[in-house]
Amino acid sequence: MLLKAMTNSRNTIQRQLVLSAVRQLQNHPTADEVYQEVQKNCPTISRATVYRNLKLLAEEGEIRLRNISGSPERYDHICSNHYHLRCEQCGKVMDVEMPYMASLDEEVRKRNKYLIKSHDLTFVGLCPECAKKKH
Amino acid sequence: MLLKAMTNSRNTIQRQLVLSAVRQLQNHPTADEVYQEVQKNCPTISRATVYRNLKLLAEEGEIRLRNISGSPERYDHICSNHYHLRCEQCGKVMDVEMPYMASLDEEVRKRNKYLIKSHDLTFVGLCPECAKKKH
DNA sequence: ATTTGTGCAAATGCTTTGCACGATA
DNA sequence: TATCGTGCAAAGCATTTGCACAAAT
Repeated sequence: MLLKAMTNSRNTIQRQLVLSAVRQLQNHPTADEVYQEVQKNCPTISRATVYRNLKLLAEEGEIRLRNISGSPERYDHICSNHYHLRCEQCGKVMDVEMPYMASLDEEVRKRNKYLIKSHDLTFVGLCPECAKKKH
Repeated sequence: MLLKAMTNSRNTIQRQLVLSAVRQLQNHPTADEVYQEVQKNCPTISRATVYRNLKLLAEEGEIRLRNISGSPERYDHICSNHYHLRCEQCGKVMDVEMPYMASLDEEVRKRNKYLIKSHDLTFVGLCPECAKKKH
């Protein structure tokens, strides 16, 4: 059985633009936010290309797909395990400075027959701006 | 300013059927799974009615909307804070027997200016069945 | 009788896909 | 030149909404 090549993907302008947009935006952008950003430099790019490249770059480990509960898919320029904070009003997502609790995965592994891979932890609340508006 | 009535909703057959479907299914059903179940007893019900009643029942506190990361919205007949386990292959969702860590919310409150309400924690892995198939 | 809920169909938001053409290796 | 990627438009899910009719209070 042959080893699959690490990457047989091509280095297109669109792919480079998508990658730098995610790195530049930093804000856990959604696919559409990436599209809006890339469009500034490349007005002819299509959404499909952005979606395809985001997925591909995530599979290659260049960026990371985040499943933030209650939000459309987001892409993170930081690939390590960490937690997030979502404003339930405006949808903004921030990083939480709290170490990843690998012990939780261990604990669940002991009690369940599932092969636990990791966990997603999202804090939900109101950001200062939205909290102010609500009052 | 007058107090809004606690409930001014009507007791329709459809609403009762939606509620009992969620209680009966137990499996954190999606809106569509609830629809399929209710349809057995009431073939004329529409998806829109199921969606509307699920949302309404969740607002009234009869059931709870769960934002399980990586899954469409699900409804839980258990309303208390607890954690979930999702199989990344088949999408099945289970409860995790682990006490809710309210202290995490406290910790994040200290460090951020967000008004933290709660957190969603979802473990991701493979269920025994899917793990077997993969090998 | 009034108000709220239902069913239908259309619309929306997010994401994927088929296909012919264009770019990359 | 062979293959892979792009752009476009259409399709696919999940969910919401407008509207006329029906049911509940």
